[in-house]
Amino acid sequence: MSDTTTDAAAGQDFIRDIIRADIAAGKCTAPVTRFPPEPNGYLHIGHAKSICLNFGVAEEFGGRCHLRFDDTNPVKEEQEFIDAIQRDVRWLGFDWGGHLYHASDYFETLYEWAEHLIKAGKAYVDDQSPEEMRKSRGTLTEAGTPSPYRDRSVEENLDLFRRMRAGEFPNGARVLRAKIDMASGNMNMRDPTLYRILHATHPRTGDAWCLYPTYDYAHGQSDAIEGITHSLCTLEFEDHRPLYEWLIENLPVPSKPRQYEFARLNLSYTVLSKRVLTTLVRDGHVSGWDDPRMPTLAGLQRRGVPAEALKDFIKRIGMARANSLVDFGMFEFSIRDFLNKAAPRRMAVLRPLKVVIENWPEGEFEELPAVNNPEDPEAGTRTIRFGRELWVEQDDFMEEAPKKFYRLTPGQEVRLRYGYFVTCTGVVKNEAGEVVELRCTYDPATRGGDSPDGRKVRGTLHWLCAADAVPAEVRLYDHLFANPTPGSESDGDIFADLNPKSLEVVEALVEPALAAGNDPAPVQFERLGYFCRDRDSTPGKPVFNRTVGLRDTWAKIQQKG
RNA sequence: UGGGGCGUAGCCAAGCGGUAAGGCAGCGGUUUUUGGUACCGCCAUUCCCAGGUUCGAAUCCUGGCGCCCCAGCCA
Repeated sequence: MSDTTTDAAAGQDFIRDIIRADIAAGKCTAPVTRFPPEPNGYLHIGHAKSICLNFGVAEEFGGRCHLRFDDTNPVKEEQEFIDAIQRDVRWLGFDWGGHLYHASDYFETLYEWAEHLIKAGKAYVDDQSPEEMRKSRGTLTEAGTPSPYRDRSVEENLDLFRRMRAGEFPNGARVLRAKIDMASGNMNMRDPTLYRILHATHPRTGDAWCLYPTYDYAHGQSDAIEGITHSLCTLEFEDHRPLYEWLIENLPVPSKPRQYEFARLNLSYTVLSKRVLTTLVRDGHVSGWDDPRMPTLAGLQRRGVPAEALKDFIKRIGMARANSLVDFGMFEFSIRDFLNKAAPRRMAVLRPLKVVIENWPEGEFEELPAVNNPEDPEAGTRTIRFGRELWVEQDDFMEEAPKKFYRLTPGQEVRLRYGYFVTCTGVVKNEAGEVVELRCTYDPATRGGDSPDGRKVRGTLHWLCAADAVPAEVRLYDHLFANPTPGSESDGDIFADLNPKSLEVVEALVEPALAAGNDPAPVQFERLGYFCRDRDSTPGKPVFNRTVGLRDTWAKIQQKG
């Protein structure tokens, strides 16, 4: 009861505080929440914050969470998005049970309630053009002026509204407005539009309607119909709350939900604007909504980010009302933290350099055991082969090496992981003077990577047996944008900050075990990073995406010195 | 005096009148057959600023300053 440490461990934020208090006060027995995407694009990591909040809170307090499509604008919405959104929410591991809804399910009720408002003298049909309405709305510091149609009779309003529904008028000819206060300091209260004429085919209702409710009118009433107790949205809807409450108070709704706002997610090097994401896809800056560089859930999934890591990240960043910009490194931490325990280790060489072990007999091989995951004993071991010709990483050799360079350099002994200690004895170069091959000798007494005399080597390298190595395409991804706050230094031109090096494709070599299989399971390429098999893989040519690199202190040391 | 909101470390973020949690990043060290992981230590005498109330203020009051959102028939 008074165990405060347990409470703290359960995770606190102001939303959960409110729910806890509401339950204690008997306002509800358990929260009913909803995740209300508009199907006009793919879900992104910002939505993940909302999804985790809404579904998470429902789970924690024994309530439920609905998935509701806010499909009130047929001009922008598509079935493709409706399908993708459901896939993505499921991928995150959440389940809406039978509670899949659409604002369009309520169009008839919403319409009846609009007539209710008209009959109560609280809504009217306005014939002003969009431009006229904009002018008469006033400015942020000046009150608006009432529409000349504001005081139409109930009968005339009803007649007009019914004829709007019947399709008698073209798009934009008239709207239904709530009659509230044209002088309000809150622009949303200056007679907001409730319905507009849109002769458009809706993904679900087809051509049944040519009149569609606006977000403000549809959202809160949908909440009320579904018995939502806590309607959670982002900060920019804060100004809409008085309107949300006005509608709930003036309509015969079956329940009275309350709206609460939290700060949306901002991530460095990342853009979460739907407009920009849509443009990236449309203009071919990326290969699609699921391009591994995209911050979409589909993109992250293809990049190899586990849902668990994403949820861990959301938990770590917290939930508050202050605008913030989260360091992308925090996301990477969650990814590495999960994958370190989950991903089996394999060896892969991204930029191969041939090594010949001069004292190893030609044509002979030896089988050696290699640990699959030092963090997970259950993962067991596998067998790899050692031979006279091997591949190592070009970065692991320097002809003129600095003091702290623990890798291959003439005369220096290193360990080939799970193999032998080898010493570089010579270098072969081409006409251009580039190193194309290393000559080494090995110490037979160091089989498996241990020296019987206890001598230490500072460096341990990954490697591949040339006879076994399989070619693979490896896609090395970096931030899609080169600027931590895209557009901030280019006059708002976000696209000017696109990172030209966001994708580098290398022809690499991998362990033979990775050639087979088509599971997208994560893998760690030792000393390089976490990767996942891409769906572009073919039987003869696996393709891997780099999810995230390993923490690289050597790179840090190099940068400093 | 248009309305609304927010300011706690480089970045997130607890804190709710009793003497600044935690995480990320960073720095130093131990272990290590991944320059990975793990582990240990360091990292805010001060909470946007200035006054005030109080025995006591990041928390309450007053006045400033800064940042964000709002003038779609988008959501």
